[in-house]
Amino acid sequence: MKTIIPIHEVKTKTTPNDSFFESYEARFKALADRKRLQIMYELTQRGKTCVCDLCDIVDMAQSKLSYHLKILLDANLITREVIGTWSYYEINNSEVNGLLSEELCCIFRPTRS
Amino acid sequence: MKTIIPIHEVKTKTTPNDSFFESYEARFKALADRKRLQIMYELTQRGKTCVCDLCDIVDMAQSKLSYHLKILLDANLITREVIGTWSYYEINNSEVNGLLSEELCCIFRPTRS
DNA sequence: TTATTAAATCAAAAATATTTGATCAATGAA
DNA sequence: TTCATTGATCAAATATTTTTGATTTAATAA
Repeated sequence: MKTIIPIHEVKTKTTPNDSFFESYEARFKALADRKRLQIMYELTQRGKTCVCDLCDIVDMAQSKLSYHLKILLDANLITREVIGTWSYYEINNSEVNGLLSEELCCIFRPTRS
Repeated sequence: MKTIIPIHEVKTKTTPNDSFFESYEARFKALADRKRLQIMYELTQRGKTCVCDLCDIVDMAQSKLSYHLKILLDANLITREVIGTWSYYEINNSEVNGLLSEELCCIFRPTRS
């Protein structure tokens, strides 16, 4: 699986090359799904949340939720913390704020900290 | 006693429904392609540009470019002006600024006007 | 008129992404 | 130990997107 370069390191000094656009493509692809946007929304509202709770909240089969969480995680839009058998996911504030407008604040991105 | 939610708070106090997420899905889908991001970048840099010029600039076959422009147009991220047989495309400033962060200014979104 | 150019659209093929159900690995409890 | 629970991963089936080359439409020039 491809590693996503953190958003603040990706900024261009010269004409962007293909890997520059590729890097943003990965982030926007992760956002380009209504189910993943709903996950982003719930994590924005609730803060750090356990997968088992999220399963009920977004009404999704476990393997399907896991698939979508992985896409958001690989895009660096959320982070994961494992405690015992539980996994907790949380919005990656700096990444999301660096990508989305202030108008989207409280919907998909948290308030600026 | 029922509490009336002030209109400017309705957006965040009400749980978004599927069509809300669907609407953002469409925008992010349009951005979720490196070729379309390159088109956005070039339009941001150059301003209103003719399809025939864009074809050379992004080095893309005409029908392919037309396909990608339609996706951006349908997502309301760019606008079109037809003059004779030429089509000129331009960034839709307000839409893009309402969606993307200020950090992306000058890359995919124009400076705030 | 005919020829040329710009650009949208179409249909088929190819490439990607998503869903589904099953399985697996790890943790903790009985 | 055995059992139950959490959640990641796998492979196959579906579904969706993208690419390609051909065709079409419209405008203009010869």
